[in-house]
Amino acid sequence: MADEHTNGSPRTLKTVSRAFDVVRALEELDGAGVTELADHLDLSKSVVYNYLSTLREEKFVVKEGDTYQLSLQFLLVGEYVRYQNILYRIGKPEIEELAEKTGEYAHLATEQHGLGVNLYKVSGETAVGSDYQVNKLQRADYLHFSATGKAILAHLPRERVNWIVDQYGLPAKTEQTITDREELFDELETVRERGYSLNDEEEIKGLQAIGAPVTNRHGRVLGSISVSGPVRRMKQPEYHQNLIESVVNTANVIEVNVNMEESDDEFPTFS
Amino acid sequence: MADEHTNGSPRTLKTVSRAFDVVRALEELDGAGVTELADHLDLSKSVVYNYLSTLREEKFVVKEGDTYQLSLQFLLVGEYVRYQNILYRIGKPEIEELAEKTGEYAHLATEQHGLGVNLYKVSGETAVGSDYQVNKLQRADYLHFSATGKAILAHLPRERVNWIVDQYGLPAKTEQTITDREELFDELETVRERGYSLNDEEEIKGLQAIGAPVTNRHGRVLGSISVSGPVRRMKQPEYHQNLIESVVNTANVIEVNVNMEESDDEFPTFS
DNA sequence: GTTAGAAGTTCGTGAAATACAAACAGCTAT
DNA sequence: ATAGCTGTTTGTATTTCACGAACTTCTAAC
Repeated sequence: MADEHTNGSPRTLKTVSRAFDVVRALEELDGAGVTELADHLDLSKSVVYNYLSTLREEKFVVKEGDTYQLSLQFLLVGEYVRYQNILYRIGKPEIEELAEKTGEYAHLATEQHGLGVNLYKVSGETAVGSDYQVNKLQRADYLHFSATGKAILAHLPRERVNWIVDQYGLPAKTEQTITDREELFDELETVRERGYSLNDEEEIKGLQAIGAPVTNRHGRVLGSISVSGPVRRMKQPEYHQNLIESVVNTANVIEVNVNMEESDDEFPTFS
Repeated sequence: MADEHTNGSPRTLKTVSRAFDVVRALEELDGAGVTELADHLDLSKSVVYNYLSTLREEKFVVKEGDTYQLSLQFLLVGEYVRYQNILYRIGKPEIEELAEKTGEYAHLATEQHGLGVNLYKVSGETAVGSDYQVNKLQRADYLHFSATGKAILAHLPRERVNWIVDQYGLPAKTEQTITDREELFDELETVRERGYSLNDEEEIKGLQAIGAPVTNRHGRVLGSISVSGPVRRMKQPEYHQNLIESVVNTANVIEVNVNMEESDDEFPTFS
């Protein structure tokens, strides 16, 4: 009855969306043939074949025998994107120093589309679990149960946090995970007041992390850093206090350097 | 006169190609606004707007104020693709060990679309140029002037090498770069015979590298590794010989492990 | 050695999605 | 206050895509 096909704004290109459906399907299936993809996506074989051929021409897909796979083109573009990120460029060496100094895992993260993305992570000498944490495949993850995530959330506008919670909810990873919206807002208030965030076994049992935000001159949060380790070590009062200082200090150093670079951009030097 | 619009096979989807034109433009321009992109791509503003909106909905583009940028989604997918690569999974720790043992830069590379892609690189203690080589942004690069590239080319079918040279030519980076097809084939023959490749200031003046291929059980080359350092150190006979041994040995270790994993796949274990 | 079946690929054609241009809205700077 | 930039919206013509059947190639079983 009602006018359905009014093609609301912004108009979205179905052909492009379907191309990315193919990309996501190739990721889910770890590569696939034409027929398998056609079944998975409820499209005809010939259509899938055309999408794959196009993606291949664009070098984002490779064909090995009769299976199609995503190509390393994604990595090349992805590393370009990461390199464009000033927080990564400035933060990477500082995070490495932080990991060396503390001996624990150190992380550098930012927010995108309401989820946390790790820009960089490095393992210190005494870090637990060998290289497991560093080598495992990274995905965008919820912000509410990590130290980096909470440091970011604490400095986003309240309405944005509400939007994120509406969008993704507050799923629990352990019994400690904050799953209540009001409780989360209280926690974020605490984070703002004391200047650092804590993840006390809220993501992984036995693992604690300390995080701090990096904001730019205008108060916008660019991302955050954290250090993580086993609870028994992290809870020792003196050790704990030292870590907090190291993390907050490193975040400040990054902040200062980022803001120096960014103000350069506002008064560009002419060549 | 002649039938132009016969839409040859495979049919390629123009809408998808244009979406990736937008992606490439965003990369070239380091982010841009609608009008700027429309000019750059010779499309109308409304069309570009629709592409950007779609890419944004798919989370591959983010909008900051009025500038659109590629998102870290590319990095997430890219790291997935890299992780899928068995050479990366097996080779990474071995390459780290190689860098530590030799003190030089160590690289892990593979081929895609006729170009070399670095899967991983790590700096040893005595490596020159601080972290410049490790931190600089990586692109797909020609195969004919790097140690990793020559190790790969040496083990590709001759017709494929010819196709690659037809496609990309043999551009020179230094006076030492091989720019003649026959000379290249002679060099590749030498590489095959002695089991390792050399890059003797063919890419960067003052830099030498030693490479070795990693092939699977069926003789197909999966990629290659290399170690690089300043000529004055690399040319010392004993040091040189030791490096060759280390590189070839590491390549063999990776090869064995890769082939063990791959043969597991052929006789899958049922759960 | 032949054949059934399942894979990838090609192609003609109707249906649907996109490209265009012009109008609109929002902002900045003069 | 307004001219001239942005980004955004919308109606419409037309290009392009989706479908399904036919074709090809390969494998495996009889």
